[in-house]
Amino acid sequence: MEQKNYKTKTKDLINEFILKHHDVTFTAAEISEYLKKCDSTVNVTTVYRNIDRLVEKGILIKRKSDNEDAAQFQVVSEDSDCEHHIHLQCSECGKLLHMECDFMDEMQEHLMKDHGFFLDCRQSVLKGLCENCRKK
Amino acid sequence: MEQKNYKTKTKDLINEFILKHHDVTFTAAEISEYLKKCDSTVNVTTVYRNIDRLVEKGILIKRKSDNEDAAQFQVVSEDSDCEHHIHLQCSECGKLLHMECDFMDEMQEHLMKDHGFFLDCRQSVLKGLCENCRKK
DNA sequence: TTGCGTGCAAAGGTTTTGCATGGCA
DNA sequence: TGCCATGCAAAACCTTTGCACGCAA
Repeated sequence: MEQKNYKTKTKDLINEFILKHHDVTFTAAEISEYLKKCDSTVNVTTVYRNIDRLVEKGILIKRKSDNEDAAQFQVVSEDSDCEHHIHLQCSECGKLLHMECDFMDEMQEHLMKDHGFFLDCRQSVLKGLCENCRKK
Repeated sequence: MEQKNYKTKTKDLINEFILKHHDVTFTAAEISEYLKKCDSTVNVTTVYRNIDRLVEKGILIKRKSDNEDAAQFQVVSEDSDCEHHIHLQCSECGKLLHMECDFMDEMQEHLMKDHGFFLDCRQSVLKGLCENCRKK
């Protein structure tokens, strides 16, 4: 029951944007701006609809951050297995770090054992300061 | 330069609400409903303004969750030292767990050492399923 | 030709702002 | 009386929806 997927200029440009922003989160408005820069006159509605599709396909993760109204989106790169580790995001520069290490397993085990809590990596982000921003 | 703080009926009722909801997150709309039940006719604007004050004072933390439009608020209880541990929130029932344990220190140390990441507990929440909701 | 993709306008929901009024101290 | 708190209306902002039209296959 797969839906057909037409190829359009807008989709191409959005994919282009995504490739360039794999290590930060971004908003629908930021995609819109990028499209404008590319001399595209796409309507915001279209941007949202494309984003929705990408979220459904599991290519993007949608999140809301505390102090901003707009939803933030993150690319889930296939090779880095983003569903099985949490992410660390710098609240200064927005950069995303993948917590891919043995400690991740320890952590999930601890949460389950000591807190009876089953961690959902897709939804979880730890906020703080990355190395660069801390030095400033 | 402290601002004077007048005592009003609305503030009392909101504090009452907060006391009753120290272990879950809630929205501005929920406070409004509560006030209505108490035969108060407070305007939504007032609710927002009171919440803002409480957030500024550090009594509440503001958060946004992914699938809801409205912001969620959480009480920071003074005795449980919420600034020094992260919180676990069940995405089913909204219940909050405080991660107050030795593992918390380990975690912060690991993040700093292996990822150069300085964790900000106020902004960080781990999402998942609590024991009760997992059993369903 | 089929039916997905898009534009446009309008609406929905949450939150903020400005201004005048009300009420605590 | 002085100043904070509130009500009301309007606006801002992000996002969704409906409908008609455009365009890929």
